[in-house]
Amino acid sequence: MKTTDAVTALAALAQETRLALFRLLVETGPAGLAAGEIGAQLGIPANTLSFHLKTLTQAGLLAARQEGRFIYYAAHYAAMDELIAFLTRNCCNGASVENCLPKTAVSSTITRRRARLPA
Amino acid sequence: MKTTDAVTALAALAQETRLALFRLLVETGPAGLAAGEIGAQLGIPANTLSFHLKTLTQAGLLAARQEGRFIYYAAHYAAMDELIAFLTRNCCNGASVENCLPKTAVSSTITRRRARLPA
DNA sequence: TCATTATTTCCAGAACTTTCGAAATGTTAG
DNA sequence: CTAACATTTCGAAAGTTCTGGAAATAATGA
Repeated sequence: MKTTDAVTALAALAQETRLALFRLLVETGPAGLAAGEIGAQLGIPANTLSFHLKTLTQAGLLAARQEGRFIYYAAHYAAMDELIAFLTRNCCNGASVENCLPKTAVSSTITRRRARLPA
Repeated sequence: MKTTDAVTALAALAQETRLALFRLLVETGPAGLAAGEIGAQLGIPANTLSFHLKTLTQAGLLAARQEGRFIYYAAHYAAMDELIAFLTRNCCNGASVENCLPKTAVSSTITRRRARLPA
């Protein structure tokens, strides 16, 4: 992942509506939701929603697929994965990684592997 | 972590200079670097650097400590951890978390637990 | 105290982002 | 074909962010 891709992805997530949107789709899973359903769940006007969906899709964080009249959007998990890897790469210079960086991508769902952090 | 905190943290990271800054400090470890050293390594004018350090610090991603005339900045690992947890929370509705979400926070440094992703 | 170095604050202009109304496009059913 | 629905594009106004010059603050050593 290049720096500019990471900046684009982070910028896409750095907006309240889009973050809510993305997290909804992360929870929903690979099947995704139709644009209209998303708008209904989050109470966003269609044109505004479309703008935000486009932003997230162009950033590589969502995948869109058409099904009849509906367009389903789903989280692109691999992209989220890469972004997290990018942020945490070479943590603490590779030294003592075991107690430096979080086993965290999943720390909220898998609690048994909770992290020990410096600072 | 509240949504607005996550948005603030993501916005802080969504800028090329600040992302480079943050990643440098993530690599450096808990000892951190003096502002001037950071500026020298990345080639950023002092006032601009100060602006970006403030943004990251206010977002909770950096911790500052004074030592003589120098101010050392270090990554706040716990905050990064929380942010990642926030993004990935309830992935795929809790179902089959094991093959859904990445064990990725550390995927670049700890390769043995590589993820199996949907999509 | 004074000079020096380290860092931050203030300011203003340029560039970018978000929002929403209105219009356009695309898909299906009758 | 036409109506109805789903979604996107366009355009303009309001707000926010980034940058760098100049000045301010802060700590140290001579």
